[in-house]
Amino acid sequence: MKSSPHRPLILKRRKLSLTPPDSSSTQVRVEPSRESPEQERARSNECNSNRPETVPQSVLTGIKIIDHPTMSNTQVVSVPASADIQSILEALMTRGKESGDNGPKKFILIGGESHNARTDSGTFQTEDQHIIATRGAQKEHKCSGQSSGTVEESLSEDGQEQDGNGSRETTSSSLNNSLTNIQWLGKMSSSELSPCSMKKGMEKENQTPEHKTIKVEESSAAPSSASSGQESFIERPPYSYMAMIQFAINSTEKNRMMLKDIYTWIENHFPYFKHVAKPGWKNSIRHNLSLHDMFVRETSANGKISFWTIHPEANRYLTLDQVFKPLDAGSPASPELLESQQKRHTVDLQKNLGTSSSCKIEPQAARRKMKPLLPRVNSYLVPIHFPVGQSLIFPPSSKVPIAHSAAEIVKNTKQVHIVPKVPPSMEELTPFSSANFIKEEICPFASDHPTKENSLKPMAIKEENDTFCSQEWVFLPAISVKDEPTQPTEKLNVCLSVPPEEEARQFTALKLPPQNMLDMMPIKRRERHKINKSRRKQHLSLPCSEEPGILLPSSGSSDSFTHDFPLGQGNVSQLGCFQGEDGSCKTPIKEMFNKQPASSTPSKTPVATSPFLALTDPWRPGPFVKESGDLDLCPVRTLPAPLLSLQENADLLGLSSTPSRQFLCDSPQLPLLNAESSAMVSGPLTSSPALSKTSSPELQTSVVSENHSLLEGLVLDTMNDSLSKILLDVSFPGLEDDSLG
Amino acid sequence: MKSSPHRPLILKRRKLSLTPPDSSSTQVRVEPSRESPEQERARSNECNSNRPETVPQSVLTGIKIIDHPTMSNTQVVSVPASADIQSILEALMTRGKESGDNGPKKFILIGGESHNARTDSGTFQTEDQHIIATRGAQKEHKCSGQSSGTVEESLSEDGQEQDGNGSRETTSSSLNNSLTNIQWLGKMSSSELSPCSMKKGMEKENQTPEHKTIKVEESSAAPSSASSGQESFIERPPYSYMAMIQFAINSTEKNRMMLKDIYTWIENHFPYFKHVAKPGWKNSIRHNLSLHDMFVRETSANGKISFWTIHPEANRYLTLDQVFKPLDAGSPASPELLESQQKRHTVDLQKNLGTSSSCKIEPQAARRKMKPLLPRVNSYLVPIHFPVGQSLIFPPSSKVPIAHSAAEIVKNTKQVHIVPKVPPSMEELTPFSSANFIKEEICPFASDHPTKENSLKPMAIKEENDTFCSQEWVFLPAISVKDEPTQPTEKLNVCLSVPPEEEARQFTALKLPPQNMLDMMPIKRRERHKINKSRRKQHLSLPCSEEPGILLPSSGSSDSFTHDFPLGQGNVSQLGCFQGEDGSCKTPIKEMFNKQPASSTPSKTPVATSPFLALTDPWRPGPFVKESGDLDLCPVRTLPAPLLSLQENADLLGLSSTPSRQFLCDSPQLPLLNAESSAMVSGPLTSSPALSKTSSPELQTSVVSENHSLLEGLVLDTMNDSLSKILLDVSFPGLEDDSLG
DNA sequence: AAATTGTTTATAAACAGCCCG
DNA sequence: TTCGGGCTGTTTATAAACAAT
Repeated sequence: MKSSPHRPLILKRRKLSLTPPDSSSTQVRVEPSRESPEQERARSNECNSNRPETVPQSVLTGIKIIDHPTMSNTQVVSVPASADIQSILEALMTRGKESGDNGPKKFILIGGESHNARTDSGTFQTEDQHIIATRGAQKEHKCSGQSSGTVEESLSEDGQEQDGNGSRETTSSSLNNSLTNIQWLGKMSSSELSPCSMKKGMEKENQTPEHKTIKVEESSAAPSSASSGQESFIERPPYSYMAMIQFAINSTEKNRMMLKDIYTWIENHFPYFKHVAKPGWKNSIRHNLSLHDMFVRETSANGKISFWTIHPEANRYLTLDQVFKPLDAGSPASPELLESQQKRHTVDLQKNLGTSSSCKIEPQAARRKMKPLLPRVNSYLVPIHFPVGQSLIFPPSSKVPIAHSAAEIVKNTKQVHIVPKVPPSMEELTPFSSANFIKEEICPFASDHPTKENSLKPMAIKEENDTFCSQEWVFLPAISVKDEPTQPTEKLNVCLSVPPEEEARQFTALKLPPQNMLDMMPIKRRERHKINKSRRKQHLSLPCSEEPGILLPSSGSSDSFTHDFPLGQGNVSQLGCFQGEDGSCKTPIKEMFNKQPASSTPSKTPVATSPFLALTDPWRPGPFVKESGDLDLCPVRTLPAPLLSLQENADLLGLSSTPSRQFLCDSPQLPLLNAESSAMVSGPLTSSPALSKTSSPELQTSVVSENHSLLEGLVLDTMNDSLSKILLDVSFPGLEDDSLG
Repeated sequence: MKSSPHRPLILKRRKLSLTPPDSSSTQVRVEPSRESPEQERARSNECNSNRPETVPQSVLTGIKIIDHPTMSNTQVVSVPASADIQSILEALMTRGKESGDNGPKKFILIGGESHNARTDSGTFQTEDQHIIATRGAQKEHKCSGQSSGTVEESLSEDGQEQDGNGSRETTSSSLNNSLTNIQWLGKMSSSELSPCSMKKGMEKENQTPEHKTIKVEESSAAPSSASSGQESFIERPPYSYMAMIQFAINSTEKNRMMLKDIYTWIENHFPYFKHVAKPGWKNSIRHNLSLHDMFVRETSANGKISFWTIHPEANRYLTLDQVFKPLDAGSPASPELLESQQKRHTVDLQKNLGTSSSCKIEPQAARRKMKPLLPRVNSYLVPIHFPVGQSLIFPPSSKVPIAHSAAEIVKNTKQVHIVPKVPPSMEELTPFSSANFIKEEICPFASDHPTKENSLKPMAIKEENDTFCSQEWVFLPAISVKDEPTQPTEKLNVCLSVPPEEEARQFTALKLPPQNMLDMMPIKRRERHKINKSRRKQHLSLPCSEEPGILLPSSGSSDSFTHDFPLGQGNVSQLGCFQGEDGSCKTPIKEMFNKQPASSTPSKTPVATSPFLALTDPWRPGPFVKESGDLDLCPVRTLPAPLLSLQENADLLGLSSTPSRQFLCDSPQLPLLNAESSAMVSGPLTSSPALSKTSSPELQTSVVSENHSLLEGLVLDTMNDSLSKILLDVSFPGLEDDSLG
């Protein structure tokens, strides 16, 4: 049963039960009746990693029963609101007969979840109830000493969303504590003989609550009617921790959240974590917060409270509702269906071009079902809409941190503000090109829909890379930079306006190996065919040739200088590492390591001021192209308060429209670049002179204001860390112009 | 038995048996005689995570017997060369009596390892032999069908070091394949009933080779005399994967290595991985290579071969022999002892100041025992010595990639070239200050020495932070920048020359939150006391104050501009994230997120050219201070071939000696900086004019040449990823001056 | 003293891409 | 030649140790 090398993109590693419920395997383990707790736990652990993914049983009544992922003899029962007690009992008894005497002894009943998809803020009202019931006595079950059954009935309505009230952050912790109590119910478990000389009391967070005494009456409590959530929410959501954290943080007004509130938000929106998941999931949340650079910890002024935020330049403002399917897509989404939907949406979105306010309406109108899309798709391209007519300048009176101002503004306007990743295939770089909207690539694998794996053959996957999956989202004209398909190597492929037929170029962030770059001149163009199809970034340095003779002494740039000014001279524009097509991009740092010394670039205005910015901040949102460089003449911005969106716009504009041409195409003079590489230099890039003033802040201000009116599709992949690894090289237009002029 | 929150720094998470052998626990598990393979494996897994660390039994004869970490009923016997068969058999039988009938059935005998610590290149000749013996028949052991015993005797002498022959990289793979065969011996295991419906054949790399049929005769083979390696090499080495990979890569001439060779190198130098570790360790190696930004993959010119390299600016050139204790440190090093040693070495090193060639001699003279130091100490400060009198200019004829040229040069000179981390407490920033040498902080916990845990009380640990542990290494005057203790917040603490009494400052890389930085003006200086003692980086953004009123419109710098020139204007010198004192620093990207806009810095010459470099490359080696800015007048460098060391030197010089003064102290004008922050601006920093030319390569060259004669201690922490997270802000001297002038 | 929060390492696993037999 | 398997590389998940508060 070895997995084919070309299996569809799934989350097998998380033991997700993403396979459609068509599977006939009832998944009732034939466990030996006599089993010691130790063995049980050991087996449980092993099952976690070895047994085929637990397949949910879709009963006709809508009742779903799945094995608890960690607790043996336990099943989790999802009861839709429409089900009555009779049907529930029948389902349970049917299952009991199936499993026989060795069947599960405990059931966790979870009522339907209501998601009154209210606004675009991406918050759902979770009102699930849960009942934990134990069937019969714990016959011959060793660790069953404490049958102090109590109906665990913590309704989640007390868990108000922090979405609308960012100021409540500090107080919400106490508020939501009750929601997490279930996680710790099992603490009073009797001490049992640990299998292998446990050294400690093992009350650790990660310990599987094997003895969680959440056993209650025999399914006595009827599922309190929630709302019409017939989706399976007892299954693990198909989102990575990183995605869920983003959902949580972006659901707040200030785009910041305390750890405790992240826990609560996830528990409220994904009951799986409240009822089913091992408590170790919180450890994983913290791990993700620490591991991923996109999550930045901020501290309150008094230093007492720390919030987790998303680096604004990495934030695509993904919210939960934005990744749920619209209601019309009620049928299990096959790849083809999704594709067609995407196409339709593409057309729909077109009409919204240039309209800033109408955008938010559409997502709201599309009442979504609680059917999440699979994460970790090739590209989570969600277009971001910046209000076109609205000036991005905001009064400094805003109390919110500047870093989040852009996001908040977008949120306030009720717009879908998911920053799109780089579009896989953009035909035109000019803004408002109708066909060029960035779509969120929807993964066709609904967790509980019988999308067959056969539809996910390698070819289909390849197809996905090229097609954009558009949702109900309203898109503004998103201008995105295309990765250069003509690049001989993964390096230096930093070009805009690539022929759309080229799909899935290997677009790794431009790599400038500090010193060894010079020894890779004979880059193999023959590799390109492979690179094109590669979804894997494979952050390669330039091929290291043994002959250093190509050290380019003619460039004349000293090592240190080139090292100091990798972009300033070379102006290598690392537009970003495109996760969507190439697959994984590591952190931009890694990419930056491979940067070529700027010495290779000959062009003018070595006062590389803005390009450094891109390198400085690897989170610079994905590549996007300004229209044609004419936006530089925008009204000067007067407010000194920096805004994220403004900056981004300015930077992005500078990247495409300004002298960044040399910057965009890194080191065309490098021996690596051959005829093919030169092709990428085409496109809208203009070598317009930049501002020569580098020191005066006034100039800086003016530069910023110039580009604010632009609305561009920010291309980023924040759904996984790869997207967070986007390194965008933006040349600041103003500076170069001045120097050139 | 809960672990105290202040336990010494150990690698418990790796189940390392680092506790001294004094422990009386023989660690013989009283296993039920009847145990199915499934249970056995499950138990084995559990033991891995739950049972107290396996304690090696130090027999008087030097024979060490430890439980195999993964295989039950198996023990690994380390036999020193001095032991004879008689003593070995006695030891084994003694153990057999201790454990009784349920004792281990299989033994893996590993002979002594000879480490003829030859040169400074950090390569040891591993000549271990290993014998896997099975004691008696596999009574009632289920998975024992295949007793096709064959003495596994792959001597490792065929595994030549690739150290000296970098050109053999492409061919070494076939050469060393035999060394890894043991990893796969168990493949022909009979199919057994897998406990939990294993979905696949489970021939995966990570599968525990439970049925490894490496059982042989009953300890028939005597340990072939290797050399005098009496250290325990059957225990897991106390190095993290990241460290071992660095050892491996740095052991080569070109500082690059193929994955396969990394495997082999580690197997040859750490027999644990060849004989004891589960095959999943290779997965971990790959994981580390991918995860850590410091490892950069390069591809050969033909694209066929890919090498893994260490980002030159993150490379401290750690080699295995450099982290082994000198022979004189044979006794278990208590913190106090180490401290005294360090002090002594400090004095010793002083006499070597200014001598470039003598440096390499000393490390070699210090013949080290195979007693590794614990990794993951607070700071792995290893001084780097750059030849003082030697010009760093090298002819372009070098065939090695430029990126590695510096490292190779250092290696060729036989110098200890471990880039030091930032010194925890540097009294003076002036070069050649005798007391300021950077020492490698040696972890007092020798793996097999009975260093008691009691000696590692929290206080002792705190002590370690302040004191440098110097080894036998020869140091050149390492000038390092001190983190600013006076910084009110973790942000902007980028200062040099800090009073030495200040220890363990929270020194996170300067954080410039792109936009939200402005809303944190009232940075709480009251937090500083906490920060000082914090070893935890806790990459905090500036505290988010609700009042944006402190947006500093007076600075006049526009957002975009500041964003583009975070360092250029603000010149916030992110000297580096000091792992040594602060503890963990995340990747510089994370730090960069929090960077403050350069607008805050008022000072001159906003033409931030070189400072961007620092931001561009987060790997810029740690902060170091040039003497007093007088080195700028060094002879101009003529060779265009860039050298890593040269660049680093130039950058570092620029940082400390040039106009980077403002750069070093990030944004003194920011409201955040109060009186305390101003204090940090003192020190040897000089705002000497730098080169004004920014564009012409000739100028660049000259700039580089100016600083090459400097020899500075590069401060980096590459021992763990934290060190790889160092973000050094270097302002390039030349550019600013021009604009200012 | 304990819980919370945060960082880091280790390990397993899924999966993609490539190479090679 | 294609297909399958192995190797390489990336990413996510999970557990754990540990630090700091």
